[in-house]
Amino acid sequence: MNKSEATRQKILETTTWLIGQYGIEKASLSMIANSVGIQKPSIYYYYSSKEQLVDAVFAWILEGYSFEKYFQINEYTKNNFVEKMISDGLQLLGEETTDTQMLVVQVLNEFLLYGNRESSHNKGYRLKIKAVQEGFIDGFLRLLQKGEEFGHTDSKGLREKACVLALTLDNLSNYPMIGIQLDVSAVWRETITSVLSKKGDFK
Amino acid sequence: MNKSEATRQKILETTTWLIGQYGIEKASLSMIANSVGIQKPSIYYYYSSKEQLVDAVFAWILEGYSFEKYFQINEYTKNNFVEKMISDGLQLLGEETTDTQMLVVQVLNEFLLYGNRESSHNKGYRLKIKAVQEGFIDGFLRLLQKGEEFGHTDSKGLREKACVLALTLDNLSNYPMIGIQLDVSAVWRETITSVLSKKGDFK
Amino acid sequence: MNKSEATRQKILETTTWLIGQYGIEKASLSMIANSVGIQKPSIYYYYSSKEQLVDAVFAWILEGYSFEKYFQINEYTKNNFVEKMISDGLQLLGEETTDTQMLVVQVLNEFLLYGNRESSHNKGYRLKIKAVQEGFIDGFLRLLQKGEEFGHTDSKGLREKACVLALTLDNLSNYPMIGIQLDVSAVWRETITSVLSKKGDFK
Amino acid sequence: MNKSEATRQKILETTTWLIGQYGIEKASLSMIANSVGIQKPSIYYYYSSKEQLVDAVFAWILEGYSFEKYFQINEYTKNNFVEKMISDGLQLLGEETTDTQMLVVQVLNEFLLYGNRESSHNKGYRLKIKAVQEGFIDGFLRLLQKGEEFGHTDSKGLREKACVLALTLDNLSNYPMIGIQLDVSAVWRETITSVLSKKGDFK
DNA sequence: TATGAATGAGCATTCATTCAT
DNA sequence: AATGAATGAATGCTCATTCAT
Repeated sequence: MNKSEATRQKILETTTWLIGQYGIEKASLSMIANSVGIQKPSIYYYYSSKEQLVDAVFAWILEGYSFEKYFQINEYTKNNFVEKMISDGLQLLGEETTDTQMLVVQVLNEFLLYGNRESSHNKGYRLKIKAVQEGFIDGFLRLLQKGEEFGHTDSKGLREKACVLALTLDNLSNYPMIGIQLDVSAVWRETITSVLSKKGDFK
Repeated sequence: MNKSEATRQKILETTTWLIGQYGIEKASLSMIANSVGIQKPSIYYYYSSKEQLVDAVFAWILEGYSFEKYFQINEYTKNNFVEKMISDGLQLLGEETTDTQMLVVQVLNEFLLYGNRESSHNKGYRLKIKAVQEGFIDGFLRLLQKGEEFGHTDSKGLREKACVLALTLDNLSNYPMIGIQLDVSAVWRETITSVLSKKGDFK
Repeated sequence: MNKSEATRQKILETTTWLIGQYGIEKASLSMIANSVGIQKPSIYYYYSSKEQLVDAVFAWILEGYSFEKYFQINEYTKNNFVEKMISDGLQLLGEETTDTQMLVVQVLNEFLLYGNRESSHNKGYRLKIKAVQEGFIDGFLRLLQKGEEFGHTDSKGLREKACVLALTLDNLSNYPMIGIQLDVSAVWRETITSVLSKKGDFK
Repeated sequence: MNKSEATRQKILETTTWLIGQYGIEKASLSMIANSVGIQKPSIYYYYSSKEQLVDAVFAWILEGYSFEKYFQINEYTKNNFVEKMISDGLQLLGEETTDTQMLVVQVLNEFLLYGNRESSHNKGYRLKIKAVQEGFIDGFLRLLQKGEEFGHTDSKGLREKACVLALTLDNLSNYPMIGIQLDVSAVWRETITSVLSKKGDFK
């Protein structure tokens, strides 16, 4: 990476960090320039406006955050099914919540709220986050269908079950933000167990 | 309500609405005054600073948002247990998501993020939201313990089950914000059914 | 004094105190009303504007601050002359500097500077303070003329000597404001002694 | 001086002038910017806050205002002693009071009062002015000690005499502010003569 | 005699942005 | 590739003042 690209990347990372700390609107170009160690107008050499810089941060944060990255359906077998669902989820959630994870969660939520606001010119934020979430729901649905084939669950209410899984995963990554200490591993395991339970007769 | 109190209330409601639309920091006193139909300094007659006004909005939003308001444990019997859990939850979630509910959810999340930011002097926001969420977890735990007495679930992993319920309820009210259309009723029913399932053998 | 007059007086005294603490412009009507224990518009019942209130404070502070109040020329005799000059001056200066004296000095200086400013509509402040100071110079001149008759000093440079006395007295009361600790009594005594010295042959 | 430094200096001088005319608090950044011929935010490019700008004005005004600048003790001899004290003092006082001198005196007094106020966060103003004044007292003391060696005065009450000289010099530069026309030269000469007079037998 | 409610003008400060260099 | 200098627009806030009651 040449020097120019390195500066561009440093601006991106610093901005992400500052958005996590101060929010999108309060993370000012002065702050960013200061943290990066350059002068304010220099940012405009790399990003034509704050809006574009913020867009770049969003794209950077979202890139690679997908169901497929954590759950590889074709690796699931009858034998490893339950345990692999648990461990794949825990991989996403992390054994313990790291600062980086907290940052990503905080920033994603910043964008989610920002994208819902009137002032935001880029409603794309919400749509893209929606797409990612729907990706998780669809992914879990496909996974559960496979699980049904394996006999790990019955066929009723599969979509709802997929939703429960996606919602719980989402919320488990959000809870540290509130400061609530959960046994993430236990809750996720319990969720899987509950959801797969064949007695769950949904009408 | 006299005229003065009406103005105070109008400022409060307008601010809530504007925070939902533009965020806490971008909801400026000019905007608020303009929307209310008064001049900017008049706001200071009712609230001594923007911070205090924002605090009042927070208190107003949070007031009455508690487990006990929606789930009356002592009304649960062996016979109505499952259906009452479902219906009490649905009462909180609402048959269909109203604009007001959307507003409350958006604003609560604004406060959650705002309270996490460095610049915010009022970390109390996060703590109070945390308390409410913990109230739901504790409430569901007590409810599940009663459920166990009734034989509706077994005693293992009660706390984790309570967490799943609280998380799901929280996320179900958050999802509309992303724009995902869920069969809220079905998902909540499925969650209850899954969680209560006796086969859930948590180790 | 009836209640109304008492309130009027309390406003006056409070304003004087606050001007001493915060300056004329920063002593706001809010602060004054707050300190007095009334509401802001109530001040207008007693004083038609802030300017008029400030004028009243000025008049109140200046009233009774004159040469004649401290130096009664007709009581001076050949025998008591020097010692009476010293003691009369010390009476004005005070044995030790009291808070009230500090307040008066600070406030007078506030008015002196305020009166010199462009923004001040009332240039009268400076003129009235000037009159008082000239009163002291003239007073000392008459006193020194009497002293010459008594043979305590010679006739040369009497006006200049009067000026030195007036200036020194003024400055001795101002110095505490700077925080310089002086043996006020000794300096004043020395000034009198120096000034009266017959050997001072002024050309 | 390049253009940038010229602007910085122009801001400094304009602010000094406006403080002299309107006081520290009423000399607003709008006024300053307007007078300089720039826009308000541009001031922030040179001074990070109004407080810092005001500090800079204070430092600029005080710089070079010291006893040593006007009285070079080592140049005093037995023969030139009295006349040099007179002429050095007159050099400080100026033959006639110029507008610049008036401005400096007014501004210094603005700072003295400002530094005494509760609201002022920078009590340093008073301390620095105090240091300068004490510098004059100490300087005159050293000078008088030299004068005693030369036989121009006796050893009694030297410190009090030094105070009289410092006070008088200070007040002579302050008097024009009140508008009193004095024969500055004559008064200063008389003060020196009086103070040096050997007959001044201070007990 | 006093005040609750309101306001126009002004304040210091911050911001994203521009542009010549 | 980067920046020094500058700015229009907006922010939260304070002020003296008004006026109906």
